[in-house]
Order: sequence, then structure tokens, then C-alpha cells
Amino acid sequence: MKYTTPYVAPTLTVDAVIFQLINGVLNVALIQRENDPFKGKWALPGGYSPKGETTTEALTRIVEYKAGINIQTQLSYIEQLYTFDTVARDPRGHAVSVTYMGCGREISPNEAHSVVSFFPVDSLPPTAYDHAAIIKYAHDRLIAKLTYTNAVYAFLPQYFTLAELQAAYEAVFGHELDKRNFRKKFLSLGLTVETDQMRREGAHRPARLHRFTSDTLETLSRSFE
Amino acid sequence: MKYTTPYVAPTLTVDAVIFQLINGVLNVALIQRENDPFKGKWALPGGYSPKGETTTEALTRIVEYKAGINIQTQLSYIEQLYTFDTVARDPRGHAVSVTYMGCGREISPNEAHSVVSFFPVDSLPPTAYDHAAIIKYAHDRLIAKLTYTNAVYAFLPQYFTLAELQAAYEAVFGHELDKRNFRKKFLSLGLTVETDQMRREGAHRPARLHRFTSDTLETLSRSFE
DNA sequence: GCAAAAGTGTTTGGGATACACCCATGC
DNA sequence: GCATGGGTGTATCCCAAACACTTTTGC
Repeated sequence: MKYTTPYVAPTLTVDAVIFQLINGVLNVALIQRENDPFKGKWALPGGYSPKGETTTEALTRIVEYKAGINIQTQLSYIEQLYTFDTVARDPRGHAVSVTYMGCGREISPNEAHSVVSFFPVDSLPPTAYDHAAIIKYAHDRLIAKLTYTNAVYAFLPQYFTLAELQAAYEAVFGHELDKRNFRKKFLSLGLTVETDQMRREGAHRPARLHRFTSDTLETLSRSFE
Repeated sequence: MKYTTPYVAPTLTVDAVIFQLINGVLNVALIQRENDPFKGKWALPGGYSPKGETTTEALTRIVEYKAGINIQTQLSYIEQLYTFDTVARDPRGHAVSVTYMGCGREISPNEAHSVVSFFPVDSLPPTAYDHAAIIKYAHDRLIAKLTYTNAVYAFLPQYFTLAELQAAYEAVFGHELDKRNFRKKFLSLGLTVETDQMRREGAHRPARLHRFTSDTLETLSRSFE
């Protein structure tokens, strides 16, 4: 079939699924829509990706503007997720969305042009478009990433306790892990080293602090879970 | 930053990396470009993805037209791969490409509007655009898919010998596997059953034929390699 | 001394790996 | 009978899983 009409591209958009842990619970950043369609519902931060800009550049600009989150400085990890392309996903017309997943810690949005809030992935408010499905997809991918890479580092501070490390895994996986087996296995991977610092807090034995030896993504020699 | 000019979308394209085994070697389908840019070079089958059509629909139409391959009927497996979006990847202007990876067996292209040929992934001809990088990305993903899913089925006929099965893995992985360990492990996964048919060919013991119990993608209980 | 979290070892079972010979057939 | 690929078993090692008590601190 040859085109008999001039080529018209669909609208290209970008959307970000931004995760962080809050009080040991996996949360995702959403903004509240101020206009139709889906006025009042919560949506992933995102917007139009124009000609002449990569989707990453557009995403960085848009997420900073709408959500007050700087993808380069406030996220420790970001990757492209999937491109959602069904014709009906935007009631205004065909919009293809290139989605990204990012992780960080202590993300505090700056001044932004939308109402921004983090919600636990297990109790999302009513969401716009197909964004609930996108969040589900991102969560599944995140679980996979934590099982075969060192991506947990994105959720943790430079110095952390093994209890914090385990809690990060448990928050993402959604189930508990055995403390002894977890420590034995994780330490044997050789991704972290003990420091000589301890953290004292509360009426109990102080915890030794550890740090990662690499802050870039690496594939584990033996996968998790 | 607010837009001061009307939104213009980049061109949206689709490209397919289509794999099959030929004489025990992993091959990829390429078409020869008849026009500039990259006239004479080999490229992935692909083209413009217009408004109102999903990228899968566009891909199906374009690959049938240009390469004579029907994605629905001639491929046993297809999945979205990645979206390549750098501004300079097409010299004619910014084109964002949603790429797919597909696998099949005995793919014989129908009448097509381009010269189509399969090339071993390890000895590609000069390729257009960033297509060599896309093929590399697809091959890496394919290796991963074979290690943690039953995706090999896409390369094999309904009834196959264990030697053929092992050869398919070896062609994708690019290295040899131990015959006894391979059989022990694969059979223990329970994805296949013996049939009571044998295949006699050549001056040697006949081989028992097996078949898969499922022809949809499943995650393995224990991953490969 | 007691509450609270940190830290630590052993046993067991299953799967990964390494490795070499016999079997059924066609000619 | 011989060449060719099909088919099979065992020993070892490492890792995953299951499981409970001692240590250090603040109050």
C-alpha cells in the first residue's frame, strides 16, 4: 500500500515513572492534572517531545518544569522503559509515548508548575490515560533490574546499613527476605565494602555502615531472589 | 520553558530486526537501499509510522511491502525492542525509530519492493543509519530472552530433535554447550515432551522427535547458561 | 534489667559442571 | 565393519534455603 496522502506523524510524548523509597515504601511521583482530559486525576510527569530534541532531553526539560525534579542531578538511575502507541490512549488524538523509569532518594521537588506528590505504588490515586498500566510495567521492570543488577544503589545514600539495603530490596520486591541469607549472599557478591563508621540511633546496638564500590550499573554474577 | 512556536513532532519510523537460523547460523533480514541516503547499503526493513496506526500495524504493513515478510504469519515471536531517538541518526532530519525484534523459521520472502537478503549476524554487509547498533542491541536481547524464557521455540519446527534444539541455542549464544548437561537441564524444565516419532536420516542412529507443550512465551523456573 | 535492633553459622538438598563411552543405523 | 551422529550416568562443588540465639546499646 502506497501513501496517497502526505505523511503525518503522530504526536510524540514522553513520560517518566520516578521511584523513591519513603519510610520503607516504594513511591512514585505523580502530578495532578489541571485541565481536561482527565482534569483532577493524577498523571505521570510528561509532555510533548518535539522535533530536534531527543526524548531524554525533552523529558529532562518537562519533568523539571512540571514536577520540579531534575533528572540529571536528583535521580541516580534512569532508563528507557517502553513505547506505548495505541491510537486511543489519548482522547485528544493519537499520541505515542516514550516512557522512562528513574530512581532516586530524598527527592524533594523544587518549585513546579503542577501539584506534585509521591504515592505508594500499592495505593495509587485515580490516574489518567494508561498511566496505571505504565507504572505496573515500570515496577515489574524495576523488580527485574534489582534481581540481576546492582541497581539498588539508586535508592540508597552513600553510606548505608545492611538493614537499609535489605529493606530497599523488600520494598521493591514486596516480600520479606531472610536476614542471614541476604547478608551472606549480598556480601559474597563483592559489590560493597565495610567502612569503619558506625551509626548509633536508638536503644540498640549500633550498625556498621557500608558503601558501594561502583556507582554505575553492573550485572550481578549470580542473580537475586 | 514554554513553547513559543507551535509543536512539531519528529518523524516516527519503525524498523524490524528479523532473525532466523540458516544452516545453523543466526541470520538477520536486510533490504538494499535503492535511494539516498545510504544508497546501495543494506538496512533493516522499516519505514514511516503515521498518525492513526500503531507502530505494530505500520511495521506489519511496511515489512510485508518492502521485504515480502508477513509478521503475523511468518514470525513465531515478536517484541518491541527500544526506541532510538538521536537527532542525527537520519541525515534527512530528526526521525525517532521504534524498533522490534522478531524470530521465525524457514522465512521465504514473498514478492517484495526491495532486494531482500538474510546475512549472518557475525558478517554483516555495510549497513545504513545506526542499524548495525540496532542489530547488536537485538542480538543481545535475544541472548537474554533465550536464557530466561522458552523463546527458542520460535526458531524450531513443531517436531524437532534435541540436537536441533541445542544447535539453536549454540547459534544464538555463539558458543558450544555440553550435550549431556544441556539435555539433562532442558528436559528437567518440563517445557517439552517426547513424541513417539523418530527421524531417520543418514548413516546413524535415528533421533527421537520432541515438541513444546506451550507455544507462548513463558519465563523459565531456572535460567540458562 | 529490659527492650530493640544488629549481628552471626550450620545443615541440607538440588542444581551446575566436568567428563567418556555405548547404540543404532546406512553403506 | 566402519563411519556417523544419537543417546546416556556419575562424582564433585557450590549455592539456596531453612532456621535461633547472642551482642550492644539507651533508658
